[in-house]
Amino acid sequence: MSLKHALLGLLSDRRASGYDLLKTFETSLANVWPATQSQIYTELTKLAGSGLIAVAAEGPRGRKEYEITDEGMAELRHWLTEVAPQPVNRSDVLLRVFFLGVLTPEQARAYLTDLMEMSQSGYEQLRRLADSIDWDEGNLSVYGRIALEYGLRFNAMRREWAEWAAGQLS
Amino acid sequence: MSLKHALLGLLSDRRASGYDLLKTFETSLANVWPATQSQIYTELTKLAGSGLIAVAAEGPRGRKEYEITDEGMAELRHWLTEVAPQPVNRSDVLLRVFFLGVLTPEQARAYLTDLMEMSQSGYEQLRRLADSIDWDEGNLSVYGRIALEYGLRFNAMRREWAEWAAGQLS
DNA sequence: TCAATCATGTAAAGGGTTACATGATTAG
DNA sequence: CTAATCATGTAACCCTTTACATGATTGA
Repeated sequence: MSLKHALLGLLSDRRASGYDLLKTFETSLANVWPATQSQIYTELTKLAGSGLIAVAAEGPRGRKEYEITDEGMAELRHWLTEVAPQPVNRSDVLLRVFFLGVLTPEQARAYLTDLMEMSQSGYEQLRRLADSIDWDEGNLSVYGRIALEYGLRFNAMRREWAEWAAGQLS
Repeated sequence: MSLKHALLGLLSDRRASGYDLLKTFETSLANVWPATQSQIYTELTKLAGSGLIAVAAEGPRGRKEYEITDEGMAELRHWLTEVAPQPVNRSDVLLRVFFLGVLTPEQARAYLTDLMEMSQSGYEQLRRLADSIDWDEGNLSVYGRIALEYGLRFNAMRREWAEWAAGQLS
């Protein structure tokens, strides 16, 4: 149910077309809540149908700019304050760890060192992103920076864990 | 596609019925790859149909005990060594952070302190779990302990981050 | 003029959740 | 005998992915 709220959240900041929103999903939300073009357009139509957003303007090439309605803002606030976030997130990466015993120790160690590298480059990529953004004083900046810090800490934690885990296989 | 591999992975350790596997999903895999009863039975039927597992024995109450086939083991190893784990995991918890600006600072801080508590109790729960398990020398133990350590480090990281983030709102 | 980009929409298939449905066996 | 547990299966609905399909506008 969160694609709906991701769209409401983005539209609470500024009006945007499906195309604009798609670009945002490909960049800032890519690591948190990926969504495809197909999914976004379908969901926008549904949201407009239920009155949570509305077409504010039309532009060239059939462009439709959506804005959030009062009802939509109420739904967004309701989700943020009343609906418990689901505590569990599936992790493909971690699931595999349970079954590394079917591989040779060398293969298992290779999996963990690959994870180390993946985490390291994820960290560096976010670090570069952080440096390239000019953080103004807006709310989106404040919370965007907080989310980015999460990503940095997560990657650092995972790198250290993978390093430790590889060391355990001896 | 990973429910399939989770089932193959569990069956690579020992034979089990759908009911047995369901219990395992409710306990050890609950925080990594949750699955419902409905999903498990459906997937087992499909896996048996494609020859990756087979019915090894039948018991009372229609119980069917499955075992992994050679083909299934090959598929499991292929997944572990050749298929890249998907690097992105959707996070409901983090998505909300992007939109905390629509709330009052008090509400936003409340969200973050709730996260701190959630992470803290998650940490303690895993700590208790770690103490209650008798870690024998088997492979599943080795890698189960490594996965559990990940959970501990993840919760610790998230608690510290949420604490830091709450402090940023000033 | 032509390639890149902007812009939207739909269909099919797969995976996950919730709910319904049934019945056998065992322990007290 | 009766409640708890064991045990399986199916249907409907929702969300996600991949693919197909189309066309307008802009910049070089």
